[in-house]
Amino acid sequence: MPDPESTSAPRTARAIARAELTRQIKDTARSHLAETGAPGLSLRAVARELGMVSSALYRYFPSRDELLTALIIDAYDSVGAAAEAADAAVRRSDGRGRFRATGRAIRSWARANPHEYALVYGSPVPGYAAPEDTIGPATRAPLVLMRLLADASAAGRVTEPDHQPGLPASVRSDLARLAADAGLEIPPPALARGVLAWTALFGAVSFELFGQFVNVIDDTDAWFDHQLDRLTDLIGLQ
Amino acid sequence: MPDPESTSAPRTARAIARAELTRQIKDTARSHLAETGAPGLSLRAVARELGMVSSALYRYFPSRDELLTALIIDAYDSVGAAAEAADAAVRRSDGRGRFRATGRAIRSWARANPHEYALVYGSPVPGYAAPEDTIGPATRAPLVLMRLLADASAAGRVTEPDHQPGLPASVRSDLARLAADAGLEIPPPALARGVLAWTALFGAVSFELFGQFVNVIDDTDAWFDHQLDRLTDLIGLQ
DNA sequence: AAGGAACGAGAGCGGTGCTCTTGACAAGGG
DNA sequence: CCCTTGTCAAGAGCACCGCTCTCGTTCCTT
Repeated sequence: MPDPESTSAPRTARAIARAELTRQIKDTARSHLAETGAPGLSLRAVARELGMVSSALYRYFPSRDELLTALIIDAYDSVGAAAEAADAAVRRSDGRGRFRATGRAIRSWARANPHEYALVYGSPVPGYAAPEDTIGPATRAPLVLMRLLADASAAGRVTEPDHQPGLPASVRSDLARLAADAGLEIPPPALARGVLAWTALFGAVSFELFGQFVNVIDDTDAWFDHQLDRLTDLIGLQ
Repeated sequence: MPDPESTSAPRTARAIARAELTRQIKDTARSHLAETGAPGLSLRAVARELGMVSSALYRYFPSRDELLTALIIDAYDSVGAAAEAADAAVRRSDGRGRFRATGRAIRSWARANPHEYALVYGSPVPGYAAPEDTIGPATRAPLVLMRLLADASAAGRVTEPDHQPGLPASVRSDLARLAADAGLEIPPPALARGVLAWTALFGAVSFELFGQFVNVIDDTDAWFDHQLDRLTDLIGLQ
């Protein structure tokens, strides 16, 4: 159950103070996250910076994991918003431009917020199971991809490759369900290529951020753009 | 400087005992890693299981980070050996089969050793900088890819796409240096497609292991094989 | 105005990585 | 053969961690 003050406007002074302090705790935790990473996030350090005692934090977040969950949700929302904004800035019929803008936005966001990226797309925190609250925000960025795929295939602007290999039945049904869940019409082969490109996109960002490109690719900007073009080709976006 | 007993055979009983204990510590730490993950790896717990006191461990590893480094090197070696074995089991001229076998081997290794995979390909440990000892083992698996690319292009068994887009100059030189460092001859465009496929491969493994495919792809086996085929096509391997 | 809920402070528990000192013991040279 | 030298495990201790509990206080509701 979400905190009531997020849905209704807080009335009492106490509720206002609570909402404000909750925000301050998250902000401080986020800034600590940017410096020390998720494993090094310390409740005591956050409390210290806020001039309060560590036990007082437990009035606002029942555990360190719950605080992490809040940060995860914020991170998913943040990257989702970045993707949506980049996508919305491109003409709707320009599927190619939309995918490239979205890809670039995701990489930029990740480079600007590496620890938040690692928090949601990196190694899972052991012993921590993401609660259901996170799956909604988590789908926000992928939905951008799926919408542009749906738009492009509705307009007939997705070129199918010449010798199309058959999609395994189980994969086809997985992808059909995925599109149906989102209320979108995307032919499974096109969605398959989209998911592959999406996977490669995040693979590239992870490789870059996690140091696998050191001594391999120096000009990561040029490489990413080049790769993004190849992935757009692979999807068949015009 | 590496410990002397790893290069020369230990003579004295003391040196033998030291080598044995070092091995036991690493083994125990690895098994703890598989249960709690890297952030939860505790020197004290390892010492406890070995029936010794925590401070005694510092005779063998100067810090927790050094122990982690040893585990990282072992993990790189382990995945590299798995890739090499899978590659070697396929006829040398069968570039397509070699890439698929290598990809499957990497995924299998990752699924069997998820925490070790996360250790090397997941979020970096904050405040921990990988020392130079790790770069050698780290290149072992990618070298498998590069060797099969070199073999395939030497045999003229890499089909170039019809409308080849130009490679940015900086990327071209990065890739040329990469091949030259390995002492291999791979045309930059082919290597570019190889690195892209490699990136996508690890992106897929990371997505699967880190939970991004939950509620998206159910039949991950079929999906991975399908994707591996598309990546082999993308490289142009015959 | 009164009762109860929410709050911050503090002490404390068991855990962590790491340092330093101490005493036992083995290795090797005189 | 003895004795110096270096290695070793053990223990105490430091500063930190997440978390729990208690205790007054403050605020809100009835």
